[in-house]
Amino acid sequence: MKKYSRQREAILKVLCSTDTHPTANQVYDRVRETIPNISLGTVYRNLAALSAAGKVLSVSVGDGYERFDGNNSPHLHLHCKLCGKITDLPLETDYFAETAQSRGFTPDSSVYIVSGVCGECNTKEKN
Amino acid sequence: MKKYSRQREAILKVLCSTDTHPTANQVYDRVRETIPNISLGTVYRNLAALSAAGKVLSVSVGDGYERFDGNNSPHLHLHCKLCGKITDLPLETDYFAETAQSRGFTPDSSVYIVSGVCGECNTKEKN
DNA sequence: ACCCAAATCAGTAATGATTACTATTTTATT
DNA sequence: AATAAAATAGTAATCATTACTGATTTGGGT
Repeated sequence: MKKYSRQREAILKVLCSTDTHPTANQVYDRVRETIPNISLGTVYRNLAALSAAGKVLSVSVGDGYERFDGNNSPHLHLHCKLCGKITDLPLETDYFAETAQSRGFTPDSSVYIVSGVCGECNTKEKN
Repeated sequence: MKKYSRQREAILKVLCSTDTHPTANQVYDRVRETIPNISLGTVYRNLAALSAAGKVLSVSVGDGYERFDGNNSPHLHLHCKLCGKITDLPLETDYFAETAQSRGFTPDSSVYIVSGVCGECNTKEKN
């Protein structure tokens, strides 16, 4: 993160303009619309850098892919095991991080996931 | 999970008798003390089955390994990015799951992770 | 107890997401 | 414009996890 690159900016832009928690490959596809010959390795490298810099969140719901999230205000992830969708639920404050801090821990990022069945899939199931 | 197997029971026992959030390979090593010729594939298959059955939690802190947790009362994971340790912080109630439920979502498991620097590493850093 | 079908297993091979490598290009500073 | 550090494209390698196969184990019915 010492020098500017339009590749990194494009990647960040993709993540900040969606709430779909894309995988590295999905980010790759989106960025290629702007920079057709960007390399997948570049996407991975920058996702790792952005994540380490705290500009982006890395979320794993256990489906074999790492997912990325440009939303940096505290929120809860609702992960539907049927349709795979991840929806965000904003939180007033990051209470858990505050609790951690009061215990001598220095927090720098939080990931909260509740897995189950979403409302939409719930109604479908009944039929 | 239709038939009993001592391999699965041994795997569950390992997970219920530790709070170190072991990887599949670490579980494999521990179980081999009891069942020396158990196969790594068997460990993976049963971890997936136990996780799907809700008897075990699957936790991913983004270090390239899936980790497993036999603790099934609600708790927060404090993940230290320096030493890699994951410590548990018990929660009175699973408030987020309850919130999700009140929004029409049917929760069945929750994973909460706060990443940062643990108290121990904090004091080491100062020196 | 024995039989049988379904479930599970051990062992090994295959998969595929992610990382590493290298020669080239870009960035920012002087 | 010259330079050095940083980043990139493209490709090869890694390795955690999954899939496959033939043998073994489990549990229900007789």
